[in-house]
Amino acid sequence: MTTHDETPASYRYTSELAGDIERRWQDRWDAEGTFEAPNPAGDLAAEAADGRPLGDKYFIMDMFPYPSGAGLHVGHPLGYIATDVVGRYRRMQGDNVLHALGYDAFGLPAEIHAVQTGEHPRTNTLANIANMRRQLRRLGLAHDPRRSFATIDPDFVRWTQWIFIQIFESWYDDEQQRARPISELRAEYESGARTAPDGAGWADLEPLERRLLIDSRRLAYVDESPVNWCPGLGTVLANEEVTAEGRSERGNFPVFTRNLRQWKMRITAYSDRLIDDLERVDWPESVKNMQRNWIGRSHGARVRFQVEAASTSFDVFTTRPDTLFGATYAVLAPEHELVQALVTDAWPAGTPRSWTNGLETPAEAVAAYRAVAAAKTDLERQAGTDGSGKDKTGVFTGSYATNPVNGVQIPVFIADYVLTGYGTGAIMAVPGGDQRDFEFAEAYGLPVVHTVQPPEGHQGAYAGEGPAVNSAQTGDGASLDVNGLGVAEAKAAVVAWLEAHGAGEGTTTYRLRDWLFSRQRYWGEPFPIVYDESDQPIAVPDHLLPVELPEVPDYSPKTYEPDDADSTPEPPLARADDWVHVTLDLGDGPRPYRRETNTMPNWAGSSWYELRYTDPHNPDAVTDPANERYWLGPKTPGGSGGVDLYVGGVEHAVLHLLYARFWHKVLFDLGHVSSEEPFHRLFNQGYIQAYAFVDERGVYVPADEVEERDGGFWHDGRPVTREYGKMGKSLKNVVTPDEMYDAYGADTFRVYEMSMGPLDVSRPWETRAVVGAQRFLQRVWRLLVDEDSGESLATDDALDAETLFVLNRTIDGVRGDMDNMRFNTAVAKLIELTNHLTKVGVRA
RNA sequence: GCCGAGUUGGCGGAAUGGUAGACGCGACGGUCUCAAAAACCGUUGUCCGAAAGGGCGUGCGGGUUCGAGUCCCGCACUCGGCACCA
Repeated sequence: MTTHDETPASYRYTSELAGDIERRWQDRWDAEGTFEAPNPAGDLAAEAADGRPLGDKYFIMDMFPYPSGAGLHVGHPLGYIATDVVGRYRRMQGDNVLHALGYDAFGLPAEIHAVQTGEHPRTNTLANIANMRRQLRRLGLAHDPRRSFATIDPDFVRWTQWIFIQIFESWYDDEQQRARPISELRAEYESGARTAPDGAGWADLEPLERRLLIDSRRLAYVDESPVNWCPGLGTVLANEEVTAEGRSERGNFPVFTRNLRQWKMRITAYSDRLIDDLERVDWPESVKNMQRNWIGRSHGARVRFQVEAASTSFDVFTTRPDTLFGATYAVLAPEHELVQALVTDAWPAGTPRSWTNGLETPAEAVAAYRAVAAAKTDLERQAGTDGSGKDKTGVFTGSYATNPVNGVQIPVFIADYVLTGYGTGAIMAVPGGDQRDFEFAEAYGLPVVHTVQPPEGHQGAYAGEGPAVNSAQTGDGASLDVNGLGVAEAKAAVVAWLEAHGAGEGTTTYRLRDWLFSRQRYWGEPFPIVYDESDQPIAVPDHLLPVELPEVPDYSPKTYEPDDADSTPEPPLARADDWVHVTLDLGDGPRPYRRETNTMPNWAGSSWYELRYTDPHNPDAVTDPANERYWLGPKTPGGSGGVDLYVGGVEHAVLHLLYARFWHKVLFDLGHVSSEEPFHRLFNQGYIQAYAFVDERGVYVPADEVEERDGGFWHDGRPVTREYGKMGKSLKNVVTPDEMYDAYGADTFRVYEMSMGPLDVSRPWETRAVVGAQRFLQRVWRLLVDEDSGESLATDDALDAETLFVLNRTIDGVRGDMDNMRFNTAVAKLIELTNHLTKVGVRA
């Protein structure tokens, strides 16, 4: 024990004494490797200390942090403390616990810092990691330090790139519902077992055509199609990174839809499995719902509408094929590829004035409408959208299509309330059953036919349940009559009829789009891709990995005025000429190649890092299969497998968690992992928030200088108003763990955070309440240690019956609380036990 | 509009359908001290009452039950997600 003043009570449990105790143990844990978890195979392989086999495993993960320069505030460690408590508890129960913490270290803040200072982002990032390690070490977490890594480590980047190549070199087999190596697809084409979509045989194709055919099937592919272009950030963004308002999640800049050549990942191939396998994991229902919602599966039918005059047809998607008899017009998205073909030379006789927008010909009217629609940003196109209310606009194409069930000629419009990216980009409009169609029909004088009997007195569109009406064919050869059937039966009957008559089929569509995977940034993983003279992508061979970032004079992409929609992406790597142009021997002699100059998005490293914890130094593989099976494999036959407990914030519900599941499933399909899901149990922690205070001028004042009296809040003698929100420098309300270590010690801080309330609920930080946790630990200390002499007071005396009862009740209660992550009530029960012991006295 | 979560003292929060408010903060009273702080002990849902004691109490309105914070129906409000998604 460190020396203390020989004053009375010199062994009181103060912050200084707590700090001495904590540091001494932290040093010992490091020296003895107390929390190192042995692996079944590889460099971390070892038998348990006493020679027994490894035993049951328990793999715990936190959502790893971005190493911010601002360091930690007291909100950050909340989840880390909780997982640490679980890990220590499981370890005491005899489990082999894997718990470590890495760093998600690529990212925009380091790049911005580099642009401002000229310092390489790696330098700054590594310094930030060192600082966070220091802050977290003082917290006393029971981690295996050998398993920590950062996503920017060349060794980690190597495997991120290797996984990218695995995805690039595979395709999705719809029949088998799994990814397979691209070599097997090539073999199927070569053998004739499979032909190109246009029916061409492999032998008929030129070499370049063969490559294009293969490339079009890859799970990672280059595609020119509409993407989210953000001039303010100078980069493109994934759909998941764009807010509902059509702005960038980071920076809140406007986002424009532009056709650009970009890398994508075919996550849509996994839509069904990503939804269905949610049944197999132990996640909060709210997060499962968010993922289901994001993937947006809806069952319905594809229905073909013939346009005889133009000798063509278009498909619509509908979730309500039962209402087909009520389809009184059709609408294509303004961008639909068939629009030009449907535009007639002149308005048909009797075309209402309101359908033409006052223009002389359909061509003029359609061109004008499309021009207006194209000029709108996503934001403007959705403006005023609150579920209803926006006036529907559109224009007639001049063409009529045939309703396949009743032969009625219905007018075909274009209108921007039909979206090009969803379904087939075309709808059959049923004003009797759809509010949007009803509004459009009202505006353009189109007929409304109800096909479901609405309740008495119902006005407008009716989308509810009820018997079908007005839904029978008439005349010779009538073969479809669903009148009287309920919605579900009518749907089935109409779909069956469509399929029998070649006019459509049951189908499913999804809201999910393929994952836009390239970014025009410096501080990310380079793609392990080069282009040859024909400009087609080729994977860099494994032995040349990792492809490392070049030194560049300027770390930022070219950014533009946020509203400059016509600007073009320009990544910083494109300026590194010596790096871009390389000569490689890829098996056919040295040839010139051009490197891909985009980098991967931030989500790449976090999409697979759970695997690396299991075998962090493996030079030959992402992880040894034996280690993966032990730590992540299914615990029961048919189980999903995955991390036993994953704790983090709910903000990653559809970003990180969806991407990580997708990559894990690809690796499963390709035989690299035995688990189908990366994270078996997910727990969302709440946030620690904080009060902030503004004076009359609207300026934030330091929160720790505000006093509360007379029912108000005062700073420097002047009234201030209280706000509630995040902890941050700008709000002058940051409290750091370091302050808590100094004032109370890490254990008091940990007890306080665990006792504040349920882990999954957000709540305000209150520094003045921390003292309660310290008083509790002081009481425990005083029960066991003489504050004057430092002598132990622990005895072997038998407990009285009441104490034994309280003790057993506590053990039982705390055990239940641990299993349910109810740390606040566990602490309360321990305080009750302590209070009981204080009252009866255990001193000899 | 749709989906999900929630609403309990001054505050954070406890309560397998069975004594509402565990535990903690704060507040009030006391011990110690020249004094203060810290620490320790006690009181603390609210109203009436000197007290004993009693009335009222878990967002609002109904219901089930011997018994409802908890279960059911309806409503209001708060937070989160999605949204011209056919």
